[in-house]
Amino acid sequence: MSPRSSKQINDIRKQKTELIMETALELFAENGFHATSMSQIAKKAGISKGLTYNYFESKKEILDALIQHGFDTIYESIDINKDGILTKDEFIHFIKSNFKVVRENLEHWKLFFSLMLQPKIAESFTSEYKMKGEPFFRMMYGFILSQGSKDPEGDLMAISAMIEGAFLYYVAAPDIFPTDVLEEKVINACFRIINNC
Amino acid sequence: MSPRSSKQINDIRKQKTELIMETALELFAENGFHATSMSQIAKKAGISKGLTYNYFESKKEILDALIQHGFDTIYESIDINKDGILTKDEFIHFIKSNFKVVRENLEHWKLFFSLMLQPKIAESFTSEYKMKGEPFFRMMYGFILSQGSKDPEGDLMAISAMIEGAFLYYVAAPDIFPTDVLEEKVINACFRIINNC
Amino acid sequence: MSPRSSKQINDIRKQKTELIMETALELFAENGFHATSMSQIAKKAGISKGLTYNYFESKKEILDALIQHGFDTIYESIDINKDGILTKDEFIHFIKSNFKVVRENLEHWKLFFSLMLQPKIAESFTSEYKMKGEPFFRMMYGFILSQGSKDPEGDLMAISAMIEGAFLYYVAAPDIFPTDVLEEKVINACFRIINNC
Amino acid sequence: MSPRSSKQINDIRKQKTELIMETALELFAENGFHATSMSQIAKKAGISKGLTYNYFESKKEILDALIQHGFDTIYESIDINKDGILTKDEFIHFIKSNFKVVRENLEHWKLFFSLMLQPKIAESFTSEYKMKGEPFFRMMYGFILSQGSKDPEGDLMAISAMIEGAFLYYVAAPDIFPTDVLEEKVINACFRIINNC
DNA sequence: GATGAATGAGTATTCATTCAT
DNA sequence: CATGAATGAATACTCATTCAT
Repeated sequence: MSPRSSKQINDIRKQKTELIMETALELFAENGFHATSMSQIAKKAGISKGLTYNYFESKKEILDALIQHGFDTIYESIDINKDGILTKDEFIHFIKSNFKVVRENLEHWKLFFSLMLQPKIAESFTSEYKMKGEPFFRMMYGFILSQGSKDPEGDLMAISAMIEGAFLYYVAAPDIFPTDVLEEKVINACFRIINNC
Repeated sequence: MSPRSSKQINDIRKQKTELIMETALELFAENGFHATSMSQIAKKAGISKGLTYNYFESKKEILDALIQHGFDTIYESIDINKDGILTKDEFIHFIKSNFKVVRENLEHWKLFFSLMLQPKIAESFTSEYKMKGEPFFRMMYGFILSQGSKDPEGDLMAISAMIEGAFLYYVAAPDIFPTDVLEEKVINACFRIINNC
Repeated sequence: MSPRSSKQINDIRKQKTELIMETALELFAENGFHATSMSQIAKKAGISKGLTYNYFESKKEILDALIQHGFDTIYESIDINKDGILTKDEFIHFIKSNFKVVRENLEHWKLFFSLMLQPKIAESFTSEYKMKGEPFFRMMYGFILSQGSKDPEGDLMAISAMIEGAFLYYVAAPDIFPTDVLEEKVINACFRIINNC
Repeated sequence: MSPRSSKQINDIRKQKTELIMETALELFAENGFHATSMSQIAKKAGISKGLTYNYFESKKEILDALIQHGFDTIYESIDINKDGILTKDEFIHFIKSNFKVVRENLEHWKLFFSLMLQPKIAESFTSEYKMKGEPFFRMMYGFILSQGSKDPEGDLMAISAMIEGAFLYYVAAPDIFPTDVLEEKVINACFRIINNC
């Protein structure tokens, strides 16, 4: 009767896909993958149960899409300086942008931590997570080296743990330490770790 | 009257209770609370579904028992020096014993991290976790102060994050960094953070 | 938008709701609430177990719906003469219509008697039953009074017991006395009780 | 070790059997056969679950024993005047003793009414109930005849319904009419029904 | 594209019954 | 006689998924 142009259809598809993913992310992050039902997602998104399957083949596929989307927004939004060594200011900016990304994607991070703790949910997640994280380690390692660290591997471990731990505080216990102070202190501590004295 | 002696019965109950809890812990840690069914627990434990309810009133009660047991083994096995300030060696020992406890109770820690990420599963867990963790923060804070730190609050944050992050690596990604090296480097970094230079 | 018209859906829902209620009523009346399983209801209704929960949130809710429906069909189908005293013919008609209602709703009555005997099944039933029965007692009492009874309270008791007893025969032992004769004799006896001689 | 005499054993068996039956009767009457579990019975009786099966082969057998015991206490405690016609006083005494039996065995009656309404629970109950009730009908019929009733069958129906209805009030709604008054009025009404005027 | 009725396998839990002691 | 640990089938209920419209 009133044929929709293929652009209109594409718009609708894109918008609905995003709606479903956003809703699912909120619920997965809040309650976990298994404790979230397709009905809940549909209800919260204000659409019918059936429609969800028009966009995703299964609940698992929503999760997979979220994982991909998470990797995209999280890792690719950070400008990895691919070729060279960071200056001190660049390093600080790098760490800060990491914190910013986490702060702005708390639900994604929460989901990611859950998936790391329960690898069975999404078998491929862990390996991809490690792969995507590689450049970060490399970049930090390069910086640490450039700062004349006597134990670059060791410093990388300590700093990585500290940052990862800070992120965990962000998503799981944000009320223990004020997040902005925590960020500042962590960055500060990085240099004290590197500049062994 | 009773055909089995009361000791026999107590032994059986204790042994079965432990069997169920151990099995449940493995599965909860591996797959999560919601993804673990009572059938799985019973099957893996080699008992009937019905018997499980002879020992625990519900799946949730198994979890609660595991939480309590976890708190007991984890926190009470660490010798908290209640009255005084730690020496440097005592501090090292304290951190090491923490690492040891995590290493020896990986599944409990995995479960605990999961519960922190999805507080709805066990409403009371988060608050109890924070309460039980208080003395640790206090002890570390005391040590940091005693070492003449110029920013004890900040150092506490950085160190706490680093340790928490190291624990997270232990339970979620033990193959990224060798655990014993990680431990050593973290302890080492603590002092570099505190002894600002 | 919606592929099935809203009328179609309403029709389906109404029809299925009635199907489930009718089936449940038969089984509840025949075997009792607790002895009837949701599987039985679904099987006898020719639908899946799951569908039942698309229409009723629980087994108890089916019972509650049946109770309400029972009250509606039973009590509101009897024309209660609200304002005045009944003539003799009106009283006879009133009693007859009561018998008719019972005869035509045997299963509802059977269920109601069961619920009166086991009040725990539906806590609110007993009180509602008494409330709904009040006008009947009042109307009968008014008639008894108008007939010059010397002991209206006593007559009301005797007549009520007789009618209730007749209903019990109807639903629980319909083969002991032929129902139409029983009705006639009971009505007849009412007058002999009232017109003390 | 300490051999019990067979008399002692018999005493114990008798006493335990009665304990189980009494307990079961209370629960069956209160909550119904299906809503009562063997565990509940054992717990309330203060014995182990297993012991119950030492005395009864199944839950159903407890019910059967209760039915038999009920028939014994209820029907055989009433002295049925087998050979002759009752005088008026004897009839009054007969009805009164019936009421007394019901009043003193409310739980049995409650159970019996439930069984009449749900014959599937105990298939043989209904027929036995009718058989045992036969002499009562015959005796009442004889009395009604002897009083010169013009419609003895009809009077029997009305009176039977009234008495049955009174019993129903006793067990299911004892607070609607005061039981002793109800009894008196029912007996009174019997004569007004018989002595048609 | 969108709906929601429908399914069936799965989940936590209960319970009559058995049996070693 | 007595216990209570143990079983397995059954129960109420949930949920991912399908499909006619």
